[in-house]
Amino acid sequence: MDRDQTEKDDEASGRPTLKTLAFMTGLGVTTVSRALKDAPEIGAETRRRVQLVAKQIGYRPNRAGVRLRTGKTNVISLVLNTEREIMSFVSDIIYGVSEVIADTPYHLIVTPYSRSQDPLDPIRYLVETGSADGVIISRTQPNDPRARYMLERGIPFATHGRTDMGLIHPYHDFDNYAFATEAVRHLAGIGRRRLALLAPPVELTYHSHTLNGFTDALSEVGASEIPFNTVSVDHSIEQIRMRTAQLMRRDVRPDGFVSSAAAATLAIVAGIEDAGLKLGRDVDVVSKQSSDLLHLFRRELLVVNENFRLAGAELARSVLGWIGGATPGSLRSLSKPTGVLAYRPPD
Amino acid sequence: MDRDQTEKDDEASGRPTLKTLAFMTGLGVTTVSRALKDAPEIGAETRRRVQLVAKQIGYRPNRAGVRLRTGKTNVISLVLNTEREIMSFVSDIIYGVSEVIADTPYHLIVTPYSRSQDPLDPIRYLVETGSADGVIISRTQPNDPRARYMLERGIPFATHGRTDMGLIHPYHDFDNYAFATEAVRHLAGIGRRRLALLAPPVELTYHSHTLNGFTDALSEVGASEIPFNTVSVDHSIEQIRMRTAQLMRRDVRPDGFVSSAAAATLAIVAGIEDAGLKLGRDVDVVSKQSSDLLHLFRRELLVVNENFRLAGAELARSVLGWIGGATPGSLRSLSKPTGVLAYRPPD
DNA sequence: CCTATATACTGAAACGTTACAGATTGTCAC
DNA sequence: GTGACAATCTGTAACGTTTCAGTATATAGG
Repeated sequence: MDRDQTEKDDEASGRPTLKTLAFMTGLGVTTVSRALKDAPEIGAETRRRVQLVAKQIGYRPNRAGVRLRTGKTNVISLVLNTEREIMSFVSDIIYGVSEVIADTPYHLIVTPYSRSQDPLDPIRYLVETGSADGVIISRTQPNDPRARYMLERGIPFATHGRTDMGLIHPYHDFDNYAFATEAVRHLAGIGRRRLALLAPPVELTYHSHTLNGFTDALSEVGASEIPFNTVSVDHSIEQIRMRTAQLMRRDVRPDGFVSSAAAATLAIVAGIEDAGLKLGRDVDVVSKQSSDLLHLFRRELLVVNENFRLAGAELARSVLGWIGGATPGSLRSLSKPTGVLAYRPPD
Repeated sequence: MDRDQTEKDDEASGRPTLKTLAFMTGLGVTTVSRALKDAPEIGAETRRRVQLVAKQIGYRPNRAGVRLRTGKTNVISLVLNTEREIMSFVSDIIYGVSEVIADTPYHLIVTPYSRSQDPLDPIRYLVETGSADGVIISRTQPNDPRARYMLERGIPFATHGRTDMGLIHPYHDFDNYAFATEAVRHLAGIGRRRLALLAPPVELTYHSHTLNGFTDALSEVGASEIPFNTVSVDHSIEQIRMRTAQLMRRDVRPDGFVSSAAAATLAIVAGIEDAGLKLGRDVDVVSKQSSDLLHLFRRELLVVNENFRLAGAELARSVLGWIGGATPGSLRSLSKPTGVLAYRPPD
């Protein structure tokens, strides 16, 4: 009776469970469970036997069962702003994260939030509902309530970009200070003296990194700044284009630009040309880019590469590291810009 | 005694459960469960009372509990090729999907697969492990094993792009036939007679849609085709650029291009210019784009817009519709190109 | 007054997993 | 031969939910 019933139970459900394995091996469910996770109190042979059978029939632990029992979700959440995120950032960072979690049990869920919402909302949701074991956030601010909140709750996370609150947490950042200084030095090297910076939005930490690098290098090389802070890389293409054109029609206009984003650079160049000036002759532009396309746009553009896929991979590694018990302080990384491309004079 | 214990249980765990609600309302767990889902056999007042309390204390059903009991995951999976997917496609489609599932209990998980893998692998994984209630796939083929597989298993899905297997399933597609015909007509309208097509990869369904539109319109307007099928939009920028330059140096060279992707268009233009020819004078290019950037690249470019965010939203709606019991046949949509932008003659 | 029926509610069981607290052996010291 | 102990293994309960099979009460029909 008993056996018949058990058999039927196992046959009926398509997917093997611990019970199936227990039946097949003649062991108890508990033993099977522990054998699969290499618990020491299970005999070596039993362990091998269970693992063999499990592999043979393609056993995979039921995520809901594990999650209900242990609270472990095996989920990493990537939190994204649906309006302001850089396009290539989204795909590259996702692929970077994917690459790292590919041979782990982790799934990647994307948690979006929009302009209208408090950026803390999605984080609160994730933490309150226990929807993820780890979180990755971008658009990091010097005093970031999201980081503070997660630190308080003890949920592992990593930020793309640094904070400046005296709190330690994993991050990955691109060295925007180095980017800006190299950009300025390069422009000075080809004779540019009046430089404008299209900066990141003020509220984000890398705004000041970029700005500091820019102004430090400016005084180092003895060049001057033409203020261009009515727009940031967050503004629309049209806005940036218009403002650039306005700026370039002024008496004292820049002869060099440093741009923190590739799409914005397209707008800057358009604005320059709207004003009847020529890139490479009247003005030079150094831009960050994440895909290798800007040099097709105008060969005179000077580019510095930022690798978002790498960022995604690093962020994922950090979060997994923290979940795995590593100390947050050891999970910080900074990636250096790969140098300004050599200037090619116009034909 | 009993009460003390119950109270303690509820106090201890931070998050309210049905048990918490049951205790607070003085009802049974079953009643609470049913009251929350508006079951008819619960008294109207009780129902309101339970729902009020639930809202007040911020009750949210435990996903693992629901999933374990019912098998419902409340997850939609977006399956992406980590090498070949168009960059803007990834971010836009994610945002489109997000937009639709925002006020549902659904989460979006991204399931990646790489070049080396069988595209069926991630699908098998999802289905076998029951990881999602619905799936969205892209890079759809005329005879698509993934669609067939999911249809057999009865798991709701939607494809970006159509299949051609005589099987009915939800899809969203851009009308690439219309795109190609309009592109050709426009080029013919401005006097171009020898046209080349940079097509999608042959294995994907929209290759033939595009090609058919191209050739049909070609004979309609009496223009001729210059074969350009050694490359597709899947090839690298460098490859496309090189092939284009080769083509443009030949005696019989195209005076018009139709390009199925924006990034590829950059390469085509670069190739044209490598050959010493000028866009708008020697040759015109019509291109699809998904973000509004190509006109900044070269103002002579003729562009047609494909809205991936809309595609994401439509795909999500389709999958949710299918899950909700709608008939697959009713969940198909085709989006028309928004017209070729007016040609602006060079200054 | 009793029975049938509808209404409103409830406890127990189950989904698959892990943790806790044993239970069953065999080995060894004395 | 007995007790102690280690080595292996096992049953039960619990995580939060829904479903099944009820139970209790009120209402109506006869």
